[in-house]
Amino acid sequence: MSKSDFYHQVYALVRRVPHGMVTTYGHIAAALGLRSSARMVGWALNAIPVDQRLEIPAHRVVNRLGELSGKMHFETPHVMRERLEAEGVAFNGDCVDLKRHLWVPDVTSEES
DNA sequence: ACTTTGACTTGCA
DNA sequence: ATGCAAGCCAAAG
Repeated sequence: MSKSDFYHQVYALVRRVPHGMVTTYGHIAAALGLRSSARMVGWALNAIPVDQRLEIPAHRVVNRLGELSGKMHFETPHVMRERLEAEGVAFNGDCVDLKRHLWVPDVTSEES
């Protein structure tokens, strides 16, 4: 495994997000053991390979407020929201209804 | 090799 | 409730 496997873990995890669901950077980081380093998740998504970019539903990754913080990094700032809406995600103003669509990654090997 | 910034989060004032 | 600062790890300059 390469040292940058952290990126691969992020990609794999985001790819696991069910259709019509969203997750937060904090939860992803926590699932990877970097519970306090949500920035790395964002950085990893920024470094998503072009081939993976189409596979990884980065539009399902939002900040802890359910806000589409990364929308500006997309091809267009609106594509992110439109994609989520197309998947049946309920929006509350500019934020996703985390109460309904917040998905938490399955932590198989959880540690204290 | 050191400094700055980054798709974030939490805490204190 | 709103605003500012610190913490976090990694990559680019």
